[in-house]
Amino acid sequence: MFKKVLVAEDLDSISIAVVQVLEDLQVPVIDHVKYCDEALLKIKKALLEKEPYDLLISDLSFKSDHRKAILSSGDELIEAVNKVQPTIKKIVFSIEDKSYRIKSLFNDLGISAYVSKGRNSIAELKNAIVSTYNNEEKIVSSDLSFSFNDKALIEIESYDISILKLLSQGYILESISKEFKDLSITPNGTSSIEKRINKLKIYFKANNNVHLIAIAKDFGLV
Amino acid sequence: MFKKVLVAEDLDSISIAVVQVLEDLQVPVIDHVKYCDEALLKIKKALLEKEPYDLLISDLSFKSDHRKAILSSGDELIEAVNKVQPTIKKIVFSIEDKSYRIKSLFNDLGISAYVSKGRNSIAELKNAIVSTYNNEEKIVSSDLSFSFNDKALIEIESYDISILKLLSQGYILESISKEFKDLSITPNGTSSIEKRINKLKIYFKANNNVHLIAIAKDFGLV
DNA sequence: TATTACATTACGGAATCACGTAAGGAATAT
DNA sequence: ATATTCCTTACGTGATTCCGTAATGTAATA
Repeated sequence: MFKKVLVAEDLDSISIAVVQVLEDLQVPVIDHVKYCDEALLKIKKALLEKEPYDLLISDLSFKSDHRKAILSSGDELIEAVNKVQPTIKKIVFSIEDKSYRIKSLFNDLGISAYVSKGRNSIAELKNAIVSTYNNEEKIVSSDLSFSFNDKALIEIESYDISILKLLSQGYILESISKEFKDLSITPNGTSSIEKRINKLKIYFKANNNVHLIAIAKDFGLV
Repeated sequence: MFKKVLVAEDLDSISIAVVQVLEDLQVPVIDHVKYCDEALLKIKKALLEKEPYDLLISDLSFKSDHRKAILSSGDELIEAVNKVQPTIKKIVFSIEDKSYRIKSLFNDLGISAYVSKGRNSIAELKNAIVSTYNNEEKIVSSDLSFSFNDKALIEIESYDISILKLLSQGYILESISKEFKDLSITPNGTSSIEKRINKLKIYFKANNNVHLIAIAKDFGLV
């Protein structure tokens, strides 16, 4: 079994149960942090001391509070961790159930397992840890049924997300165009952006921009 | 201390910790359910058997799954419970931190305490249970700092919510006006609705309708 | 009844969105 | 080199929003 595991989870009510699972599995060293930044620090420190972690179990969303945070989400944490210790195994344990988000965790961040917090998630988490230890890949808890071959959501790329984000912040077409030019994101003509928004509206069956943003919010895209 | 407590919480990872708290407090009878409907049934049954619950600790949001649910949220559960056993003490334990929502729990549903799931919520929950037992009222966990006298959010009424809902469904002004006429919601002139939307935009500092809906989604108003 | 105050509705012009068509460029094929 | 195709950008028209002002309706008051 894993020898040294780090748990990044802000809710104390949940971390208690996660730590319990690891104890059941007889993991000798279990550390637990409530902030992403703290997690990265611990991983770096362990590396320096030549006693690196085997496994990171992380939540996705962390509450913000008075502390100023550099890393504010599990995604960011994992991205940062991949830069210092790419070989570490990563399991995400979160309430998120949007396939778009979860797919990108596997494809872009290289996690081994995704367990969605639910009515039977402790058992699922246990299984995921064991399977990960046995070098299995792309483990998704059973209550989430989506196909990795489902092209639909993959086709929405970061470009679209950028547009949706700016729209949701009250930008009008022209401002988005200007912003994209500043950030040298291309294409950045108002027409191109307009056309892209149009595709999104067709794809999501939205009547207008307002409707589109409401849907995007529901899908957790912004 | 309370003699018989019911916990309504769908996430097993959390309910474990909640039950542990109650055990610490030496509560002799602790029951736990994962569905709202089940909770109501148990409360009714206990009433019939003349061994009613003293306290209900409930989450607000419950994941939906294959089971068809009559009650789908903590709000609905508490509303239903109030009809059969209004005297039962009620504590809400949820991730929700929007003052608009929380206020209505105290004012409309008569809960005694609200504990927001966070980094130190287990201790907060413990305190809330003890305080509730001592008949204290309107207990809000310390990380949530909002005033009960803050009029601002109270002024957003169901009329505004209706407008926001329809907007988020892609309705244009004219369609909203027509819909309101059909439902005999008044005022229903396009101008009045327009003016109201305007007020909302000023209130929420939104640049346009798209922005407004994004904000409303964030606030959990729709 | 007449007056006032307030809420609702109507109207009009400017800005923005919505959507189709066309012009300009870059890459590839012939 | 020329043609073809695809992508990006530009433009034009109608719909909708945006925002101010005016007209209408309604309820309370004199």
